[in-house]
Amino acid sequence: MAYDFKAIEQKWQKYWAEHQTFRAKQPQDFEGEPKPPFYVLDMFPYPSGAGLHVGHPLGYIASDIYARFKRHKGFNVLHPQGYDSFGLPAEQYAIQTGQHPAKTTETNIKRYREQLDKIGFSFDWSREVRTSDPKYYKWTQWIFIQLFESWYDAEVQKSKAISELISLFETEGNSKVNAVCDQNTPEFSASEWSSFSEDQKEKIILNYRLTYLAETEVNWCPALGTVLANDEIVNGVSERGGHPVSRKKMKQWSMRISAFAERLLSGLDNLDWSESLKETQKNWIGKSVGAQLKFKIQNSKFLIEAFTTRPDTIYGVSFVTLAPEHDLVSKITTSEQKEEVEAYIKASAKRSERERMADVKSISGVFTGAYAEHPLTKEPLPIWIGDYVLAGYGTGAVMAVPCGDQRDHDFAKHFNIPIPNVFEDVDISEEAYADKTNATKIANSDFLNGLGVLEAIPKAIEALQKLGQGEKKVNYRLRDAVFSRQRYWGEPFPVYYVNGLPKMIDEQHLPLELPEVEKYLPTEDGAPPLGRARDWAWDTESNKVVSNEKIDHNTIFPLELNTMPGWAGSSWYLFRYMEEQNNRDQLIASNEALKYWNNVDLYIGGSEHATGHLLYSRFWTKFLNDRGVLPVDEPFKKLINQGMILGESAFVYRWNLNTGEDNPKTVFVSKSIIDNSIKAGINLIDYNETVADQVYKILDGDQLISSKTQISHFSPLHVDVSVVNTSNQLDIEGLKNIKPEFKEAHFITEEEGEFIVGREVEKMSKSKFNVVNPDDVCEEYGADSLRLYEMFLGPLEQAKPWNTAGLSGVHNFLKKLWKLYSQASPSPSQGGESDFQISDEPASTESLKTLHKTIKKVTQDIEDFSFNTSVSTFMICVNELTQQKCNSREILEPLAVLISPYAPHIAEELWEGLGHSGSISEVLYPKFEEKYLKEDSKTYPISFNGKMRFTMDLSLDLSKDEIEYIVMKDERTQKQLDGRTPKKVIIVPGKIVNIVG
RNA sequence: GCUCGGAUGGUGGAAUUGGUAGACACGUUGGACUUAAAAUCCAAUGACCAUUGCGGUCGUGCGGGUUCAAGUCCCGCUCCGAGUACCA
Repeated sequence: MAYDFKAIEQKWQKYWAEHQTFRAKQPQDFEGEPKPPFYVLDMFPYPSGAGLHVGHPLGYIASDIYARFKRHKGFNVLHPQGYDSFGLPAEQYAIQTGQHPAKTTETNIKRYREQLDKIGFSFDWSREVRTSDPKYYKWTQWIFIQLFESWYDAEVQKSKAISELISLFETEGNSKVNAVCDQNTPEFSASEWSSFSEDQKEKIILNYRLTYLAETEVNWCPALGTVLANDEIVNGVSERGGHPVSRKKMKQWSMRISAFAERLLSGLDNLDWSESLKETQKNWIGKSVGAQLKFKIQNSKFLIEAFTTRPDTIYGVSFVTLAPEHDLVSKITTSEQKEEVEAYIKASAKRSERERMADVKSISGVFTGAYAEHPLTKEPLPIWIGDYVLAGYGTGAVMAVPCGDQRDHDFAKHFNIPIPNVFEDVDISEEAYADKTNATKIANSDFLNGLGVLEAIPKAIEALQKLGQGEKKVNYRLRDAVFSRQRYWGEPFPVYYVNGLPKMIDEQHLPLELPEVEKYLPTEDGAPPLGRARDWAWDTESNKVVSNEKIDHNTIFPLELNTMPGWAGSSWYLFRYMEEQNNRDQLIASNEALKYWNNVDLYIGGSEHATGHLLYSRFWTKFLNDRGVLPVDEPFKKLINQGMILGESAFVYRWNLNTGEDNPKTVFVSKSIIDNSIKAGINLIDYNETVADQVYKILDGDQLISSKTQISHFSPLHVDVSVVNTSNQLDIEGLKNIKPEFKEAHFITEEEGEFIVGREVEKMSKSKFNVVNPDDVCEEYGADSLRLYEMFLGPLEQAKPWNTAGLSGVHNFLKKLWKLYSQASPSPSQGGESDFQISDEPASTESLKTLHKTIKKVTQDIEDFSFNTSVSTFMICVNELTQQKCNSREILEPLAVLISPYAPHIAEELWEGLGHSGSISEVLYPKFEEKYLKEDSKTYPISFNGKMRFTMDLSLDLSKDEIEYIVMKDERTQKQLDGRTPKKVIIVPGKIVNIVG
């Protein structure tokens, strides 16, 4: 019987579902001692309308292999899946079509589930979560409230309840409290505190809460009436509609993640993540040690605060630069400079932050007319504004040291500002000297002269401290995270406003469900879409949502109109999976479950989440740990980033023929004709007779370009890869069917009538028509082939192009594997009982060697996440066993188990064929035995000056001297030496012989 | 710009601690089987030179270096990809 993958895969997918084979057990489900837990998680998908393409399952297949492997190793594996189902695309679609995002999301989820089910994953679907499900976001809202009710005690580096802070204020005021709070928080005593009104107190506390309201810069698009993601801005205008965008301040919820900066940084040391990813997070957090300086402003009460890592170069300061958005700009600009400054601010508001950071070539800035005072020399320092200084970065002010910083140097040179040199024997006329080597001595700096950086920094800080104008400071690049979105399709904030001050809805009334709106657009006056809801007010007496008309600011108050960002739901979902569906009403997850599962043992997902999701979920985990909700303070122990699978786009080339407006013609030319005529330097019509005939027929008397063929004569157009075969030939009729606009187009083909397309590797996306659907692959080759091929394609962590043609290789392998177990005769049709021809005789030593070699390599590979090489290893194994005509149970049973994490359907079928009942998934993994691999000789490469010339089989028992003797005696050695005496003979036993001379 | 990756035959890739570069596949070519095709099986396949055979030279993005020995280590570049704080 042939390998009938369709029947086999359907059969076992049904079996797994019916028997709940992959349902994880809770600790209380075990009669005796629970099995050790192992938690394997994928970054859950956003269910987009486009469905899955072959790139999406890559990580899921890898994690599935690992999860199945761990089951074979005796673990109670938790391998759940769910959906990050709030998000912008569903909302955009809703705006365009008027369909409720919940509805389209539901449809998309259904499709995702169908697609995922076909691939044979061992997911425990009984624990599915959806972030847009009110039962789920009830807890997202709950966490938000906990954050609101917490502050950060910097003394002990821990989040604590706000009530604790209030009692501190009541007893000792805030001067001794070492808490993370807003910069402008005033100092007060206990008695002052008690004299404050409730509103005043509330405002002060807001400065300490871990989530708080603050003015933040956003990308505002007046035409769309909404805030845009950087992603939605292309070349400075909105992607939708091409409207202008400018930055604007807006009151937003923020998360005080910066309080956790140090812990997020030091926590990395204990994580089993790739060094590069840790490095990325380290740089993102951006710890730097330096000094915070205060510059007095002449004729003004204001101070400019600036952070610097180089207080030792304080005497090199020749100006101060503020971000154009800096609060002080409007306050200090002189009337003469006002017009120019305002124009500059307006212009820079149009540039995105990313653009400003990336553009180092164009230097721009304006003098404010005001002067700061050098804290030590008391000399006036001109205050400039420049858009290379970012408002959200540090204090938004830079003490400019042009001799020591290249951007300051460029700025000073451009505006003719003096560049005082504070380095001994360093030429700074052309560029700044930014090296921090202690050997370079400071000069022209009064008491710092002759010191190296290391000595000068503390001395400079000391001097500034005495003046009250500076202190040592640790600065982090990590900024507080903006948490408001002006969108509809997200979690509503459980917040209403009394006198403009935020109040939390009581926990017991959660979830606060998303209201219905007529349109998903912002309101006419620029409020978020929730501003369109008719019932969006909170009745504090009956504790429910009521109509806006009832708002009386007495007992009924307006609700928050923003919603939460995508990362809210994804920051804690891993813990939700730990609890079973029926026990999720009262808690995030039960304490028993949280303690048993702890955190994720293996997390697989894309590296694009390196600084977003992976940092936010660490932050929330640490916070929830501080507040006693979670027993762990890191979410993901081990993390693997899978690389992107790229698509192979196909192009047809349109000949840019100028045949006049009344007779336009669409002509496509086969790629190889174009390439060959360019190469030959000839005109297309001189290519060959077939081509010439086709051209004359199409032109029908029209003029023809008479020059040599050039690539510029053609415009490439994407065509759908589904109408192109693996030999790059286009199905012309197929193309005309899916692209009716090409019905009348002409195609200049090769002699045999074939039309060749061009190929290029690009990101897989609908717009590039290069998407390959896993359903189609499962249909044609089966899920096991798809799984193996995705792994075989290359290293998990690397980006690699998809090429459907290669699938036949792994598919053939599965057929060979099948044959190994099931010989062709006698087939049932010929009267045979079973196809499986298994011998119970002991296996040959050769076969045992093959098997154990495979066990060793594959086990090692799984642990290293090197799945591509394990597929090769299986191929080699099956090739060898076929050669050996092995059909021994002793070999084939363990082989089926070995392969089952990779190709589970065929493995189940083979296991059944071997006479077992039940699933193979819990069968113990075969044990590797070294004794079968013992070698007594080695094929040594014999090289001369590092170049391998021939090989010799030598016993591994030989000593170095014996090897040298045998090798030197060999006539091939003598021939290579050609009479010369070797200078040196290097022998590494078991490895190599190298003769030098 | 900054940060983090990557580059090996016609293609995907292998070479895990510096030790036989190109495993395993795809593709291509030739052969067997077949009326034919498909399927299957066998053989060849880095480039160049030489060839009856033996063989030789070059070769892991580019330029240097360390070493008996470098795809692997060091220094300096080039090109490509990802992230860059409201895509998910």
